[in-house]
Amino acid sequence: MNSSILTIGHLARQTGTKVETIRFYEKNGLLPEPSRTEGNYRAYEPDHLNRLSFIRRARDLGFSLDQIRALLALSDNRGQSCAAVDAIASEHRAEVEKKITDLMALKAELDRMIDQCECGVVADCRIIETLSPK
Amino acid sequence: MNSSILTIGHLARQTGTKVETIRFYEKNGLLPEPSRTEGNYRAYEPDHLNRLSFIRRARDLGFSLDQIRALLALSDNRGQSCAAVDAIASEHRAEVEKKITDLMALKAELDRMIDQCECGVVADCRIIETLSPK
DNA sequence: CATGACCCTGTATACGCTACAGGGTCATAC
DNA sequence: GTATGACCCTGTAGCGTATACAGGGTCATG
Repeated sequence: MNSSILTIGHLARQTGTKVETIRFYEKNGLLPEPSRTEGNYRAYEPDHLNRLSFIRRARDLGFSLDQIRALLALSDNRGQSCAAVDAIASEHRAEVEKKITDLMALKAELDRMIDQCECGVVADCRIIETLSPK
Repeated sequence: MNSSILTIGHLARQTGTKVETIRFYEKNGLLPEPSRTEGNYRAYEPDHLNRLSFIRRARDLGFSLDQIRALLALSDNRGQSCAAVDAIASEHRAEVEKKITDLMALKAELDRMIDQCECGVVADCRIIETLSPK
């Protein structure tokens, strides 16, 4: 096999992605289908590697696959206004902020519940009591 | 039909749960199978309602179904030490704390990225640039 | 030519539901 | 008595983001 082609394993190692995940991205339209070798192996080009890196970075930042699809489409149209990119990123940031707020409220409730526990028997357990209907 | 029996719809309305979700809890061993009417309707007892309320409260607090199964088992053994309950709740709190920490780090990164955007064209977009491999 | 690393497709699993198809039951109105 | 509509039943498929595995083919190396 030509040693200069990029196999799926190469892409996986270079981006820290599982092979199955790369195939999953292809099936879901995030990564274009590469050409195939005679033995039916996927043969990637450097562009595929760049695109996959982009996807992984965006995933690390918590963007959804839908958002990433949109970001990729935008980054392919380099003359367009970047307002749409900003909108996606800001929308995502707002989601993250909401999650933080919600989780902090949740943690406060858990703190209250757990701090009451005097660790006797279950019958007297404040945690169970808090969960039980009055 | 006997007007005093609790149908699945009653449980649903009284706990703010969808009917399908109640059946899902039953299939997944959180809610015991109730007896049936002649017409094969589920006929619940007040205990079922209490148990479902417990489940919903715990879900609202973010406990997983596995954790809730364990909490229910513990609350059925009222003489046991409540340390196990405390362990589950503390484990969950630690997970929530970790999520908050992770999301705050994420938000900081998003802030940095978005603040750089000068909203020109995509070719100059700092957001796309941040995501792209160098 | 045998071994083992790698690749292929297709399907099942995880979480916690939600939705739907295709049917049965029940209370109420006429 | 029957028509309507609200409610119930089972079983299956779908969401998002992968991960795992079965059962097989390909490739480089000894």
